[in-house]
Amino acid sequence: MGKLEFSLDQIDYQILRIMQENARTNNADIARELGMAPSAILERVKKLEQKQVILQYNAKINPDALDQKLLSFIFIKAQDPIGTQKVGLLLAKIPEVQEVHDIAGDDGYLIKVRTNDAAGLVDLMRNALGKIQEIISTRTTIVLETVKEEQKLVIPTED
Amino acid sequence: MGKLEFSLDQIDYQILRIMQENARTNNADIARELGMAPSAILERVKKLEQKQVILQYNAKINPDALDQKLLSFIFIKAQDPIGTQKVGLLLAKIPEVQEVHDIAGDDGYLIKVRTNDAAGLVDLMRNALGKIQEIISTRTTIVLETVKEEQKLVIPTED
DNA sequence: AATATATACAGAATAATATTCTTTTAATAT
DNA sequence: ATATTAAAAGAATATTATTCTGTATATATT
Repeated sequence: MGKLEFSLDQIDYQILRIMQENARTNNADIARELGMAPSAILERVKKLEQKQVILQYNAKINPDALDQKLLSFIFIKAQDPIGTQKVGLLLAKIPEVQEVHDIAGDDGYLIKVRTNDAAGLVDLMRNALGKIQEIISTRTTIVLETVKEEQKLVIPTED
Repeated sequence: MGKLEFSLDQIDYQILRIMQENARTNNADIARELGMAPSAILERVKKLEQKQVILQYNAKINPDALDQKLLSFIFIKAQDPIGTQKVGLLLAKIPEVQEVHDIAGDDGYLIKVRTNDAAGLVDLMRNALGKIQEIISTRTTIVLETVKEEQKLVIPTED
């Protein structure tokens, strides 16, 4: 068969490690750090992008700077037609919703939402969520303080 | 007093919008897109970094490519000395733990964890979490499928 | 109002990088 | 053995980043 094949070597891992730390590290610097030619690194990076190992490069913006002070997680119980994720896709369309996960157990979703404040959250629930008929109930968890928030993956080492 | 002052204008927002889409967009391209000189854009980007509006640039790596197929959220009930977040800091040190949020309600944390598989999760709970004495109980939610996972913020428009 | 002071930006010059192409080497297949 | 492929070095050129200078505009000071 052959679904998706990655097959990364140690050099790829090192590139990923560097990119994960600072996605704007330039080619020449990566090359220097790994003791290789820039052209070789360029090829590898392009290949990593093509193979969808690197999905995208994003800037992490301070939510406070955009006055988005409230982070919440909401469990959503919904009656999706079996096997579909209609509700999930609708939820994903809401800009304030950063994550939508289909979770095991009581046929539901867990979503992560960022709003200006409590009023913004109420708004979102009333308007955006309110429009989705299939939603049966919700349970909201408010975040008081975030201690860590990264999406860095653990990259294997050679041993 | 004066905590942190941001104060961003429309041009800053546009830069953030571009950077949020692709953090490797180069200076010259941003300048072209906004119809400004590269030197002006460079100044602004540096200022955004200094002011901690842009916190970092990261590459989003495909978890599957690193064989990290299991995503879980774990609610952790813990008895932290009041006002401290000792447990939170200990949790944050675990590499597989991508997020640690101090949540309202039953003095607990919500963490987001990525492991290879169920065995990896069990391992982590037994070893890493097991070592933290203050943890009273945990409740784990397994993600079956992720519909959306971004950290893009909603950037204000001028109207 | 007149004069400083600071800020944002353009434009030009130069340093550094990206990108492309060619060649070599090594690994793998035939 | 002999192709074939993949990875990478190295060189040449196209693009960018970066620094510096000058100018306009706003903001403050007296």
